[in-house]
Amino acid sequence: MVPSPGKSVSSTQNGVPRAVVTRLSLYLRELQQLHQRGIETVSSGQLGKLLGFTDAQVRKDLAHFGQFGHPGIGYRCAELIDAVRRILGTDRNWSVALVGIGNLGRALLGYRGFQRQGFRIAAAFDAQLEKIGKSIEGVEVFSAERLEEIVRHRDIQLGMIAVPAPQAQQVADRLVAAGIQGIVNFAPVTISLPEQVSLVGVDLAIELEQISFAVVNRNGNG
Amino acid sequence: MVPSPGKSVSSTQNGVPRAVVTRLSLYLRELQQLHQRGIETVSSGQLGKLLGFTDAQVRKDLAHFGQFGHPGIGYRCAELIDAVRRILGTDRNWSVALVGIGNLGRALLGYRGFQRQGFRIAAAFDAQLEKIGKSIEGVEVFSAERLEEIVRHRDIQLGMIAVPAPQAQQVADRLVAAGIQGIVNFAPVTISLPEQVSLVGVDLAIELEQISFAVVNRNGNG
DNA sequence: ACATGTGAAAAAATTCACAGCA
DNA sequence: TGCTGTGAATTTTTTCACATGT
Repeated sequence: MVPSPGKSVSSTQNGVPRAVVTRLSLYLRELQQLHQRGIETVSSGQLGKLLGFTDAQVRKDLAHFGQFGHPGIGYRCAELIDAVRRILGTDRNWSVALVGIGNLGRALLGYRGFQRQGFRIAAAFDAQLEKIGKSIEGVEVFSAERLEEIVRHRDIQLGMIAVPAPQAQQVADRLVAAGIQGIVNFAPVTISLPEQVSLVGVDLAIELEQISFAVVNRNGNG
Repeated sequence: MVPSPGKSVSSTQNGVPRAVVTRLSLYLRELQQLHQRGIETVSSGQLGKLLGFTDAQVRKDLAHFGQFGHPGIGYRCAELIDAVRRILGTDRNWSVALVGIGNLGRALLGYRGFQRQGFRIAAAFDAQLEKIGKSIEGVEVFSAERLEEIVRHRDIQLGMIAVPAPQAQQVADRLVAAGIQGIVNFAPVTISLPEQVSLVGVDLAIELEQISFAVVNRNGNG
């Protein structure tokens, strides 16, 4: 059982720094946009410029995983998109359980961006009786009591926690007991997981705090 | 005009790495919890253990900003909370504009964690006529056309963007034109800002992608 | 000419380890 | 004894610069 505040920590996976994986997701996002606009190839310099990175950084990041470029040409967008999706694991379809159907939970249920990247919310859970049995955004809402049962039965691999902070650890424990492999925690609290389960934490207030700091300490870059 | 994907980049502010500032927010969150439980002092080792960091890292992070500890004792929670809030700038009250009242926008309007850290959503904006004039969660919803006017008049300093990706850059430009100082962008797209305006990006799909990668490449730590 | 991939160099972040204070 | 603050050592990450391929 190891405390893991989430993305903030630079813990590695397979020798690949977390920061590299985050940039990989950003590359993918840009590439998909370029591809949609009909652009066929892009150089490391162009891709980096879109995101504020150097060309060398783009190449070094990709070099962790193989050779994807064509000297003199750059990267073919469609090709690199496929490669990055394979690396990130978003070439498969993931089933996700959502626990907590408050304001944030409902927003997550309706978020179109998940579907687009291969994530499907396969079941939602809440403790409040009046929500149970309904279907929100096409997703069935179950009693939290049935969490283990449904997660197992539907072969759900990932979890998102959107319950109030005091319940987050308990929910995490139950998701783990149900055999889940990774969790995104939106509750503003640190949770501990056995180290074989992956965790990313998202704290909305912390994002604003980062902006607050940047504004107050604005002397150099912004 | 400089592209800034957000928190993922380790760009510095005042010589302080972004990663340090993120950990500062995590320290604050733990300290507030400890304080609430009536715990008066905490050592760097204890605080670090709660978050999965080393004692040295906690001390080095704080050392960027001054001396806050008491040899032989540790840190007094109340004292360090005050210090960290001053550093982060959350000792003041911030007024925030929210643009985009879809699912996510509504969730942000109802999010209690902002208030708790000194952030108040002072006005909300949407382009859809049927939402305008309403009050949601006690926050007035205005026509997007009035963005500059209201932001200026209410002296709003920060913005949150929760509109669809294609509109995000335009909204950002208008927030900047209205004199805003920092933006949290929830739209899944990279936006460019003049460098004197701070930016943090939050992409919900990317958070799941990070988990996906971690699950697929699980060999070492999780 | 153009752009990748990659060793080598540089810079940055983390950890070590200990002097000094309560 | 317990714990901070901090130089020094180490490790990690980024940048440089160039040989190689198209």
